[in-house]
Amino acid sequence: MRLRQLECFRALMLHGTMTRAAELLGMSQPGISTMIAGLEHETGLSLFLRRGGRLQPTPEAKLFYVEAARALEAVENASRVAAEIRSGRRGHLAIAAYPSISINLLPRLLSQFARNKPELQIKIITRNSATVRELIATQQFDLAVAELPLDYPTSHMEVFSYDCACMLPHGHPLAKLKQITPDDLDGVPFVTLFRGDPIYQQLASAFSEYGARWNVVAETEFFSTACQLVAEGRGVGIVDPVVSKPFTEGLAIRPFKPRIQYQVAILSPTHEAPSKMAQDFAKLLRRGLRA
Amino acid sequence: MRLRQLECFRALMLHGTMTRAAELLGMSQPGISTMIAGLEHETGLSLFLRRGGRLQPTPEAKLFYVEAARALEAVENASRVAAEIRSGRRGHLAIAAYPSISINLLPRLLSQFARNKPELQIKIITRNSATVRELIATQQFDLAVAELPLDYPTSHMEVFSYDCACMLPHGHPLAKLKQITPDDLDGVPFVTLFRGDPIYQQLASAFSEYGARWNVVAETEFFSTACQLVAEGRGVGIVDPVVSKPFTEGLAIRPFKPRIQYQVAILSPTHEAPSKMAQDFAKLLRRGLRA
DNA sequence: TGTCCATTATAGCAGATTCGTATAGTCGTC
DNA sequence: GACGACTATACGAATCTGCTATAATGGACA
Repeated sequence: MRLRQLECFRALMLHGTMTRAAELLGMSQPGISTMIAGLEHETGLSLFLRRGGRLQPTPEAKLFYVEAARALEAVENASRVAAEIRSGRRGHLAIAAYPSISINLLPRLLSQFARNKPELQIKIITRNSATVRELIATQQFDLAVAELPLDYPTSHMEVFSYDCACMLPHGHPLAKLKQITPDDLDGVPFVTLFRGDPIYQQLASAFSEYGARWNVVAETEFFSTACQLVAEGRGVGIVDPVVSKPFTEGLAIRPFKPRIQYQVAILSPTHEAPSKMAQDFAKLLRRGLRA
Repeated sequence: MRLRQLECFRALMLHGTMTRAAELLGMSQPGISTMIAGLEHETGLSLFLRRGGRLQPTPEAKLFYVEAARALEAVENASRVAAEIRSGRRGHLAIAAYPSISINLLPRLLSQFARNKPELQIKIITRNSATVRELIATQQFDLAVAELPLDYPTSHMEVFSYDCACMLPHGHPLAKLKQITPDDLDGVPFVTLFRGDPIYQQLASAFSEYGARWNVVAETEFFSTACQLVAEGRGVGIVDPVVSKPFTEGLAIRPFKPRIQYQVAILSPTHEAPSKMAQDFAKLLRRGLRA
């Protein structure tokens, strides 16, 4: 059964005469005639009665028409979907990310990205960075965003490094300084990430190097929580200047010395070629992490 | 987009290598290769990455595969439906009939007919004979069964005539006779069809011709009701010997003279060619009305 | 490193399919 | 009986299909 036969059959059923069907399909009447003859021969159905040089569809033709039309639509749909995929209007995007990114950065970027993409399916999974790393290894995600260091590095990894800054409640005396060092924070109540976090370790070294007393009054899991506590005056803290930016509204932000490095990476599956969709979104994500 | 391309694509997605896909499709590997190249060119999609002389489906290929497989299935389904139509396993049968036929004859015949026809759709509409005649004129039914005479005859009409017989309650004195005439029924309580019915008119003439008194004690719409009343001893009556046979269990049936004719017709739409399904069922129906 | 093996890609050719033009056949209408 | 509208058939050119032969690629392994 050939597609052209079905097309001719549909046009003929819809327009009654071969002459007219031929016009609409942009072909000659004998062309339609032979197509229909072929279809009748191959299906073994008498689709039209020839009465007085005219065609009359048989009941069998009407039954078959339903399926023929459905089949043609399915093929035409496949064709349309191909065009959608090619132009990037259709696809899916499965992203695994750790909470700060997932809550703050992704919704904004994705809603921007999804404009003009009516058939885009988005999936976001939020896990801590270690789990994100495992998920990307299972190849079930197109992209992942995790904090460094990872237990073992992935081959497709794009790293973004930030120098953390000191955050202070608005009107805090130290806000007058242009740059803040551990000496300035000697004994000052301090909000930090948990003990296991690289940030914690870097801070501990920094204070000990400067011989200053690090007065930790709170440990939190995320920067966002730390920001909240600082805003409420529990102490000062340290924060990355890009990803956590939305949480630092109304806080004073000052450069911190020595450098406390915070690293984030975009991860891609290794064994799988990235989809065009994923590549396009990765560009946007890169910009978002750079800004 | 050609069907063969989609078939090759599906086989390749399912079996990983062109060599294997070619085997399963019964064609050569270069054949698959050119088909896939054509599909990629026409859709504008890179469906496979050529890495190390091997193929790896791209994410786009996976997206497109869903639609391609769906389209192929729809076409294959159309093909299968054509075979079902041809072999008479698929079709529909819309029948309009008057009550006696619809209740008694049709269910038996249809259940027999529907065996081995998994995709047969049956529609029965039960109306009085006048309405049946109108329905068939609207061309919405494949077959109809109505009593004669009709207001105006249809061109496609097959008539079955029956000589009505006298029915008597079991053990009725007249049951000893081989044949019954109006003389035998002079003054005997009689159950008949309604005054408007041709049977009524024929009976009235018969009694008047024989100079016998016709003692009508009940008028009914259907033979079945009349049979019921006779069985309960309300009187004797008259019945057609074929269509109403199932209602005369336990009654004595004797030939009646003069002839009271009861006529039934199978009607077909005039402007529409009958479907093979309708023709096949008409054969069965003919046998049922003749027996 | 070189050979073997499995795979895909390309070229060239024969046959099938498609589709146009030309033309004949059929039927209803005027 | 001519005309008009339609369908069917014949035939040829262009295209498509799918084969064989062969090249190219890269991994495995000695």
